[in-house]
Amino acid sequence: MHDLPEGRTAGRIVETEAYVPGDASGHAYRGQTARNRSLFLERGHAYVYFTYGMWHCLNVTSETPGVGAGVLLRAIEPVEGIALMERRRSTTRPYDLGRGPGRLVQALGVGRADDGVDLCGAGNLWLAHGARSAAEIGESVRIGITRETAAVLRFYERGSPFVSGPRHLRA
DNA sequence: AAGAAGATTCGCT
DNA sequence: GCGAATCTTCTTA
Repeated sequence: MHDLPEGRTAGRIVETEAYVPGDASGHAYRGQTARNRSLFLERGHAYVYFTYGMWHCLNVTSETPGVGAGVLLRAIEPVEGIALMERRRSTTRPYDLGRGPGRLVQALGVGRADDGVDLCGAGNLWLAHGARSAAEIGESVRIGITRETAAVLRFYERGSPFVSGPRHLRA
């Protein structure tokens, strides 16, 4: 969830990808830099990075300090503040609001200002416990990477229209 | 010091 | 389907 003066936005996470230690496709693979330093924080912190000159992506760190690993949030199902998300994303189609890592971040209004914050603490941006999905959790290879493509490290809610990727990766 | 590729998305053809 | 937008880091000269 994300609280801002303009309102609260919240979504249910329906798709993630893991980037584990020693993963050649991970940003932490070549060591710590100014850009990825927050990826090396204690688990539960936000790592926000800018990619392709256009979009931000949001990760949650998943290891002890200094390791450098995390989980990329790839898609959310909008739950609260939908009107605000529609304004930020310039679309009213529900499945276009949070389907994709760049879209999700824009819908929630997350930016580089949120890089490194504690998602389990008392900030504007945090992870909340919600109702557990009744749907099955699917597994697949990760999307959009060119190294370590065989690793099955993507997890998603089966059959959800809010999950990104081609149809056979949503079933 | 300069060029290329990357955990992406959008608009036009 | 292809190219644009344009940041960070790695590779090569």
